[in-house]
Amino acid sequence: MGRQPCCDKEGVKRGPWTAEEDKKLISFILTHGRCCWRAVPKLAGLLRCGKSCRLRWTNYLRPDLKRGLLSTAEEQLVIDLHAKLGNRWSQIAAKLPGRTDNEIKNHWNTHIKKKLIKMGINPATHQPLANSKAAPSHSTGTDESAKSSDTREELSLKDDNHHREVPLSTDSSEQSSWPEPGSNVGDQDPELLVNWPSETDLSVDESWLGFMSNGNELGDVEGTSPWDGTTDWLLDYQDFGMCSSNLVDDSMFRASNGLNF
DNA sequence: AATGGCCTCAACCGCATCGCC
DNA sequence: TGGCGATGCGGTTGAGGCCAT
Repeated sequence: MGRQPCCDKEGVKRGPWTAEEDKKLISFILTHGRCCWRAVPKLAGLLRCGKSCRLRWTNYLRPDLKRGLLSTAEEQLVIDLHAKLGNRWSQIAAKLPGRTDNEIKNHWNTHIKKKLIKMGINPATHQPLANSKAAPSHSTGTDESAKSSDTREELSLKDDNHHREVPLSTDSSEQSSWPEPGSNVGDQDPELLVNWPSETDLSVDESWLGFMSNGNELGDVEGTSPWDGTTDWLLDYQDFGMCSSNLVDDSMFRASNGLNF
């Protein structure tokens, strides 16, 4: 991609991951759990740097990930949290079950930002654009949260179901309704999302552990499982309830799945 | 059907932070 | 306390897909 390699070692593969590489990585983490990422590629037989492995796991292979567009409730929560936290994507992601910082960051930049601008809201300051011109633009949002909450109350999120065809009108009547992209599991009270077990203790959250076995959650959000498509082999892991991740203690995971290693 | 432009998102880089010695 | 390595985080890039013409 036209950049210097992050790893100066020659022979380190870069670019999109293949199904075979995914398989090796998951197989390794299944067997050994998450250990030091530096050692993972060597031990797993991957020609990747540890950083790349970690990102691949965190952003794509983790079994607890939701896929698909963020729901209206999730978007509202992201906006709310962004007003408070600024561009601290990892902290924002921690409040949204099954979402990664990378995913939220991308969604913010490609969808939410545009919606806010369209509504006359400065996405950096969460203030009306007219006012924000005079105000210094920064994204820390520390002292903006109180004020921005007011604007957010009026800011009834609109979802351009088809995100390409966004009317440029800033008509207030349009702002008053943000049609659902199909009701889905994410349309729960944002408060519930905030209080999701990530903030408490996932390792003892049985409902979370349960989703792996019922297999419905991943596909719930009008999206696809991270393991669909060409990675059919991954279904094998889902079949026996693979759920090892940084969110779940590996030993517990192994125990819960009857794995003995 | 071809093509050019736009959009999305996976993956990258570089810096910050943390923990160990 | 400073150095060093490992990991985490946020910004950025670009390949590939989608849409309009």
